[in-house]
Amino acid sequence: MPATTPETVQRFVEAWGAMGSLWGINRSVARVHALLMATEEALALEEIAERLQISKGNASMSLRELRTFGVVRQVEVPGDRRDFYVTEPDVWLMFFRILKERKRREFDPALEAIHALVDAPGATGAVRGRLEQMADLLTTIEGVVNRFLQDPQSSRSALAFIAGMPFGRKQNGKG
Amino acid sequence: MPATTPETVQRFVEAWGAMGSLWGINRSVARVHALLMATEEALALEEIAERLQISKGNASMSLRELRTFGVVRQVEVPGDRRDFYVTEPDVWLMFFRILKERKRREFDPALEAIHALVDAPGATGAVRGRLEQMADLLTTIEGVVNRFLQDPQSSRSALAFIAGMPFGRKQNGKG
DNA sequence: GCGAACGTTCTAAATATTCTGAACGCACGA
DNA sequence: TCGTGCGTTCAGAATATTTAGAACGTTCGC
Repeated sequence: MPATTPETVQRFVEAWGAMGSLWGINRSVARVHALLMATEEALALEEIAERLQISKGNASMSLRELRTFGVVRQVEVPGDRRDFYVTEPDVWLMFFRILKERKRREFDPALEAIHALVDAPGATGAVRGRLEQMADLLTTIEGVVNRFLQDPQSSRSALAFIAGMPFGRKQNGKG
Repeated sequence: MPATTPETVQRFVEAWGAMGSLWGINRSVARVHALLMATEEALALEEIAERLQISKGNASMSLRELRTFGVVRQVEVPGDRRDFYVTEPDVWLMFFRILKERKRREFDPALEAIHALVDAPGATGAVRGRLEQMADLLTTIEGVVNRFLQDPQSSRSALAFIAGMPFGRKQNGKG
């Protein structure tokens, strides 16, 4: 039995699954991850599939993707032939891994194309200005992300600092 | 005639269109936006559709979405009944608007759900710790984004600072 | 070696998203 | 008032993504 109430877990699983699209992972994968996050003990593939009402095949593929991201780990349970899964304890790690992968697949090619474009002759006037500004923005973002990926600890502090600066800090409307 | 070569524009349009999925806008919308970004003068709907090889209907809907985001503006051309479109000059603005919209639609509900979950009794031990850590991460991100949305100028500087910090700054592999 | 338990892979079905193109309404000039 | 040019909307076609479930290979206990 999980340390949290099934109802609570359920709610979290759905919320996380819904947010998955924000960072580009599919609903099943996000839900499997959420379930493991919210569960104290290791879970077997079949139990995951049952609890989430998804097929074993889907669960298997989702777990593989999560392992690829390095956010889920297989553990052995003595005397049990089945594979059990747990989430890695560091939530930040998960976030970084996924971020890194998306950056590599989607962001980097675009940044490169834009750089090439700005470098190439042809763009002039206002257009050139806009393009340069955009390349500049993307480069800054790339820098922050790289920094984040290489030194999560200090970058996290830096971000927390920005987040907490007095100016413009808006309290969340909830509650 | 555009100030840039058609070839150059074309290349940019495709790169931008491909990256669209990263921030969750569809390919057509991103391509229309890119075309306007890369074009000096205002364009009529039909020309946009022709140049991008998409239907007028699609172009119309894409332009509407871009206007909703506030990144594209309609302009009048005296003596011409058609609507012409130009991009807003501030690239950052565009970025913020889209960011804001996605945050509102996808992030905020999830953050709220997780907060509610951590507040609720039920989560204990390691699970509770993980959940708190996650809520903490999301709250930090929310803070940075809010800050960004409210004061682009200073936030941009702060990010540029983080990006440029000597540690771990990796040169782009291109070239 | 045989059969059962288990995980993985793959095909095809289900679903979601995006796009086209026809229908429509509006505004304008004749 | 009619006809033309224009933009928008929407139903359904095209496409992409996600999922189920059957088929298969492996391991282990007997």
